Amino acid sequence: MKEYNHLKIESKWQKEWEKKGIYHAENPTKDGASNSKKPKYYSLIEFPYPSGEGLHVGHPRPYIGMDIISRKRRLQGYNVLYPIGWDAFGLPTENYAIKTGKDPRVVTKKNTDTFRKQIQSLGISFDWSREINTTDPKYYKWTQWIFLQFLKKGLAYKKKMEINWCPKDKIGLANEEVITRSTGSGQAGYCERCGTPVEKREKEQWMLAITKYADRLYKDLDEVDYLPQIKLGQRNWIGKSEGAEIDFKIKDSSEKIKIFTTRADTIFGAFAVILAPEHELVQKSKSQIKNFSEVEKYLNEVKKKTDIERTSEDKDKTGIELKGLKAINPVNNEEIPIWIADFILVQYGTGAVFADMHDERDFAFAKKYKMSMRQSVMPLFEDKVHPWVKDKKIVERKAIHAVIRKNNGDILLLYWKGEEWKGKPPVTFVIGGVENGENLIDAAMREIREETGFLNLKFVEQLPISTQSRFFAAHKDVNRIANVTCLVFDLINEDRAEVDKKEKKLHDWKFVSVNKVAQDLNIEDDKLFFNYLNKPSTFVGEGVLIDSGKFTGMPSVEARQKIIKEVGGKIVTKFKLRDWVFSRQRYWGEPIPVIFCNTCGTVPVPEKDLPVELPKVKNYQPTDSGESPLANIKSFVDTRCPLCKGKAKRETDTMPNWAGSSWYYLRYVDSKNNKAFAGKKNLEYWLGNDQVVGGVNWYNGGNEHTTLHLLYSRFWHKFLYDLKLVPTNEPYMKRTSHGMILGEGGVKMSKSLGNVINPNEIVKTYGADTMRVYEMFMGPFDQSVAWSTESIIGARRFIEKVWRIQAKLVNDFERSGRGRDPENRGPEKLFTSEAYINLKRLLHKTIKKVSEDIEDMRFNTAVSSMMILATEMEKAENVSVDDFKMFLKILSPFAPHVTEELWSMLGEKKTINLSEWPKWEESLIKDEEVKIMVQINGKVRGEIIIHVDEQKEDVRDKALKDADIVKYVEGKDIKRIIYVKGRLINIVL
RNA sequence: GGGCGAGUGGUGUAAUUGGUAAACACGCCAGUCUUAGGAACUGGUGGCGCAAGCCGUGGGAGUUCAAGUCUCCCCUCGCCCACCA
Repeated sequence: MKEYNHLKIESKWQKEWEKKGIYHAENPTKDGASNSKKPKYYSLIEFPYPSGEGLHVGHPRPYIGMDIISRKRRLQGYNVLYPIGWDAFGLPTENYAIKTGKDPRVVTKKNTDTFRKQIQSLGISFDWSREINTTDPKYYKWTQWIFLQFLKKGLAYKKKMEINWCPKDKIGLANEEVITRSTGSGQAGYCERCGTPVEKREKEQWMLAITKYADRLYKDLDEVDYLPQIKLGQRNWIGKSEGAEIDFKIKDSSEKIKIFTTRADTIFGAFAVILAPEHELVQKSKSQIKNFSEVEKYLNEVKKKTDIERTSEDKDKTGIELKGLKAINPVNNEEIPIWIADFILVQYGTGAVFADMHDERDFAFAKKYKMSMRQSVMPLFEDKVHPWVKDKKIVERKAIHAVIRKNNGDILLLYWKGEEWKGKPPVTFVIGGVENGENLIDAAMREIREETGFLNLKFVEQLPISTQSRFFAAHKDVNRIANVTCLVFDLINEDRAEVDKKEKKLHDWKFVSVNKVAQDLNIEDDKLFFNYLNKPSTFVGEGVLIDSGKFTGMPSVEARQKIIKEVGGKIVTKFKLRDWVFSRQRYWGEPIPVIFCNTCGTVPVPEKDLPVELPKVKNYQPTDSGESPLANIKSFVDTRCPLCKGKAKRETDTMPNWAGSSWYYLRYVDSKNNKAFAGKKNLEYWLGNDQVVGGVNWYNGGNEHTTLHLLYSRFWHKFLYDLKLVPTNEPYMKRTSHGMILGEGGVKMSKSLGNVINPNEIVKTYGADTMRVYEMFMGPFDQSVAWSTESIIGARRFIEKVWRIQAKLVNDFERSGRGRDPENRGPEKLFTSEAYINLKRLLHKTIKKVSEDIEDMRFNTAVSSMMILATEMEKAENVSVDDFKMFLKILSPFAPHVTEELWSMLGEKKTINLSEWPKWEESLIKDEEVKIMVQINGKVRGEIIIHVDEQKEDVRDKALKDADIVKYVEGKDIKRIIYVKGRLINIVL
């Protein structure tokens, strides 16, 4: 037997495959039909950003994963497109250029060459003939072209925007270049490179109106097969919320305030209208605002803060009342104050809200400025026990206090103050003594202090955890509910006589456990009930209205509709999603193809003049005024207006890095086309004709790209679909994510930490096949795993084991029809032997498992099952060639080189990569005899072998006869027997 | 603060979805082979116990004949989002 030499084998087959082009996807013929009559399959990975750090072992994991899918599809008879390219515009290269003065083109060329070489050594079945690069003018010509289509349709527009500005570097910063640090008063942003605090600056920016597509981007998620968490991420980002716009009149003024709310049912509790500081009303009503000078001071303070400061979590909400202005609540004509506050965002909704105590932010704000609040909604409590209580219950205020008293150390009693009910439980009762902003516990504590003189009262949650646990252990019955609100009296240092006196006073009150209150009221959800009692102010769920005039008692959902109607509000849908800032004052990006002419205005560059090539510059630093370095290149800026031929200037902003990656999957289908971004026939073939879904069959990428990149490319795709330039509504049918590979020890792999593992090192010592198998085996594909060079040897041993099996091979007599094996281990013997049959069974089980696991990306368990098979084959005296070949086929997507070598050594002339995926035989998978567990009272006491189809009674008899079992059962009654078919039998004594 | 996910041997992890916990692999121990070392192969390897056996999936309760898996409470970690009315 030849020795396994991965170096020779791998480079040999990589050359051979490239020479024969077996991974080249076939485009359709001119009439649009498939060349090969095979169905198409388009599998996609996120194309890499070729950084100067080079490839590390984390990069290839997703490529290998999709490679396995793609290779399996080829064996299943698909015409597979599995392409790769470079997302090469990017900040690191640009910053490197600023620092060193090196041309990013040169750097990028070098980096992509390195990456390509590294990736090619792994034997991934990419179609390299379609390689693309976003920085190639032939590519970005079409990125610019698509931008012009946006411009034509009015979806690209210019707007003054605030950007992050580093005053030292004189450069606009992308959000990812701003680092946030905590300061005394919240958080602030700093320049990533020089640490200077970031300032705000207004700049005219190109915008793309993605909000026009918000609704469709949201709705169409129903149609695609993305992992649930990915859909959720998309939905959260788009942030759809249905609500109403309601006008509040202003007293003694013709002005109105339009507010947005999703909870119109809480309007009876409105105690103020709060505006964003930028709200137009502030300036419009200048003359009526009595404290305008103070207001102005406040506005200036707000203006100074950056967005980060303004929205940081630990920051106090601030605001100021607009004195002299009153808003009129349209539902009851109440006059309420108007405030401005920095936590109201001008860009969301209408930039104005009414405040109610059920909103946590409003509540906190009102508490801080000591505004008076009123409750308007409360939860409903269901009474299912008492037939006379038909409706859900409204619990009003009368008096429920929860108190815990000490008794030999701790006592536990929950206090209910109020009249005891007799017979029927009261349907309503009222919580008393709860003042503005005070919760039930505070109120109870205060009252008890006042009445009894107990000063050392504690809320159970204020005790150390260990004490709490002991406490609840001693009072198991109340544990479940009482742990939220128990009060503890600390009597340790008190005079005994004094305590007795106080306790007597306390006993004059009525003590009832809260469980009992809930129980007596038949309140089902006693936890909700209790939480509500505890903190009525911040109850935010759907409930029923209270103190709301004719709406009192109405469920909030119903009331919401009616109130909106009553006050003439308009039902609207709002989105969090904001338009996409589509320009940067930076060098390394696609120039935005627009010309400014003094007579004609903003003029798009004619399509025939595309691409607008990125000119060479000497200095990559933006200008002192913050324009892109292109602004210094006279030959670029100065041009002629395409319309009037007069003197004009070019736009010097460039596109953001997301631009090129928003449509790259379209270019792959026709990467050399110079008449269109891709030909129609190819698009229809590769994306499919199904307008509803269609698109790339399977797209796998990183978690970090499942919101923005995915959303942006869906947006572009839908736009192109509307222009009838792509055949499908959605770009990707199916999307999954992979987990990262971390450095040894579980930290991120990075050059600065010095824990980067270069895949080439691994390929050199262990081979690409070993590395591929290991990366798939190391853990679940969608989870992060720490790299371990120590463990990789296991994958190598597996490959070597497979290699050694060739020494065991014999022809399968029945299938080959050839004569006797000369070496007296005759084929008949092999064919009939039990070992042979068992091995064949195992093979078919493995085929099934691997086939199914690949579809779910459970590569780790697929590898594990093949390891078991390899071990069994190696142990066997003989292995049938045909069986071994089947094994090679299912292993080939994981380890393409070694399987190809073994395949050809067995005399096969055609590549294993285009053979066919084996099918498992159902009859060989079903076991006839199975081992089942015998349990006594749920504990395993023995095992027996039965025939699968045996009846419960027979299995029982067999089990009871078993020697291990007899001793347990003897002299005892059998109460019950549970038989789980083919698994276990449980005898309950 | 919100959302999502996770916690299982010394390590990476598996568990047919409520049915033998730890498959597979790394490591470790012993053996075979070898001049030696390594590689490879074979066997062993959750804890306590001489043993029968008992305990064991972050902690605590519960449902069940049966819980890693379901329910409730608590703790810890990771990711994403972050004042979205």
